[in-house]
Amino acid sequence: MRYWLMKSEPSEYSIDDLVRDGVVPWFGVRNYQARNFMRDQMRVGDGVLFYHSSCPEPGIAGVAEVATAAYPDATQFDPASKYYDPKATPERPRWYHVDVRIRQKTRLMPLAEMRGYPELANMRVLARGNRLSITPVDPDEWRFILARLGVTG
DNA sequence: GCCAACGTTGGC
DNA sequence: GCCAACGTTGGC
Repeated sequence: MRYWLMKSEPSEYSIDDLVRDGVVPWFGVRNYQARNFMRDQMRVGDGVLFYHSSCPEPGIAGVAEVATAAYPDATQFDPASKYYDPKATPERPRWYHVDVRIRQKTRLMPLAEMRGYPELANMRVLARGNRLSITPVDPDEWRFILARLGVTG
């Protein structure tokens, strides 16, 4: 069992959208490191911290889980999509993603609060200059955050 | 394979 | 809107 933090811009897709949809295909990732995390390391049932980025109140907004193994991102083949990749073909897909399922919306844990906890000081998402949209979360960090959010089990 | 230029991310 | 940081591209 692994744990992850996945960023989403709430103007594109928010925790409330995930509550409404239940499950969402995490399409549109165009970074090799993030793709490799999904394709090579994620397993069904892995824990996910749903993080709001590029917005007035960045921070953790809910808890979710990996719902499927990785599969090819359909938008890479669609010339009308902003995620279109002319170098990808159905025979040789370049981009993969998993589906993510809601567990629960939580109170927002703002970025500033996260930075205030020594227990989270090593989180990759807090590292200076970090731009990765998907980052691993240590089990201790996961447990600490869920406790601070009042999430049990 | 190097590396400068360019584009993107994302907090502030 | 600014700008630091970093990934990607492409000429050589």
